[in-house]
Amino acid sequence: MTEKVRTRFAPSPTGYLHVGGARTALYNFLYARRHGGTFILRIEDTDRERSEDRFTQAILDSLSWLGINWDEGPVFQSQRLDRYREAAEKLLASGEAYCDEDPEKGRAVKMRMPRRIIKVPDLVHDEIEFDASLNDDFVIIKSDGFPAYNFACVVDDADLAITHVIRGDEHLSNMPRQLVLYEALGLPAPQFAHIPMILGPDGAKLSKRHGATSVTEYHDKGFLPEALANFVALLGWSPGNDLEIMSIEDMCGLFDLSRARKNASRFDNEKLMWMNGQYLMNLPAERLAADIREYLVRKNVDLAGYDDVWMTRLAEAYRIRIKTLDDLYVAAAYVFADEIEYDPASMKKVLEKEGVLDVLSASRDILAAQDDWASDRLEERFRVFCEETGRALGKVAQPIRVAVTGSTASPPIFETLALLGRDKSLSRIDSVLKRLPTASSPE
RNA sequence: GGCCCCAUCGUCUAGCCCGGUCAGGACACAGGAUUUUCAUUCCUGCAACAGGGGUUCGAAUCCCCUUGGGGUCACCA
Repeated sequence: MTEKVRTRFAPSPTGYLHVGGARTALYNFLYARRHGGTFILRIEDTDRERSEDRFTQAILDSLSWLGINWDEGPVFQSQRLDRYREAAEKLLASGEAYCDEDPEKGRAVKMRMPRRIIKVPDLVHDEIEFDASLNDDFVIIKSDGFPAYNFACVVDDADLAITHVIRGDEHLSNMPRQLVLYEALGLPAPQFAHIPMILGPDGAKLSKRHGATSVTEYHDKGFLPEALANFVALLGWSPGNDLEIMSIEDMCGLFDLSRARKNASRFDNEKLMWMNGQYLMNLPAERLAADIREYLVRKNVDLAGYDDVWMTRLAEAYRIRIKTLDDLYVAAAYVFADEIEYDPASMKKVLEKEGVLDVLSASRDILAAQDDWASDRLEERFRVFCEETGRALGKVAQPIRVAVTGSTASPPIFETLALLGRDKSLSRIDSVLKRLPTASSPE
């Protein structure tokens, strides 16, 4: 018979959700979805010292943000103490576990490790052999009455009827202990799939010194959840063809543990950036506009006076030019600023040039005379101006661009002017005009 | 160090299980085209089977060894 698939993600609330944890959660989620199963969230809060409610909340938030939704739970281990005690009693009674008195730590319950070879079946590694006699007896109930990891994990996975445990390679060495517990408790063991770890760009275990490692940080830096989920999913798995951009829904239909790789992969920020850019380019305009608004508000940008229509235009103007929402925050800062900063190099390259004063003041007059500030009206007018004066559009656009944005790069100039609005555009050109004669006066 | 895992371009990977295509795609990088700037887009290029033994007519693919990388050795999970 084929039992109904049940998977779980079991983080401990001692920190934020790590990108590696996010991938583990995602794989468990995808595997359950793919097989019409159930995905369960369990919080392993048995370390009373380090567990914090705010981390539990942060992990829940990160999972939700990524679109990884759980069907059951969260189940808290701290609320199942009776169950662990009961299971421990059973092992104590059978003699497979015993009480261990430590003068300093107090009384704990330890499990006896048998002296034999233990074969560990694994969906990605096939079968691995461990010599259990190399392991010491291990604690199952700590002296504070809380269960130790391996014990709580086994009892819970059995109670929750988990069928597939998908977790990182770092847990491989726990397998002998866990298998011994399943056997002693008379519980059926689930199937295991140990997936390779995610390393930093330098091949060392991904850690804080590599920069951002938590989902929260990527959120803060303006990455989209779709892109991050898509990216981490591809670290250790691929659908087999050349498909790379996939929504979670797509992956739900494609994910397959038999296609999981065995070797560790490195976290390549460059590719994540590219992928985020791809999502930014293809997001529905309204959704992107909403995301941008949310991001800018989070950055304390005053958005009073900017409606959704305007925000959507901003989104359209910038989506192909940015890799993250933060890029937009930086690139479009001039829009919201009262006083803009002029990049010295841009000033020198464009404004402090022979004849620019004439072009700019002529442009200023044209703009001042324009009532219709729509970008294509502005463009029509300037095309005529260029035609009449025999100038290339670029020669006219660049001085204006630097004058109103402070730099040489921006969306198409007329769209930029339209976004900026008549007042800001004109006053910025005026102020540049005022300081220009001194700057470019003939020596 | 003991035990365990792993090994294709710089990176993510397809191909491996069921040996036989110029070892394919993507990121990055380098050229070029388009373009009012930036970017996008489109071409082109660069670049890998860790090494050594086997097995075989034939090995990236199967086996062994070496080397290299990683994980783990807690009353942390």
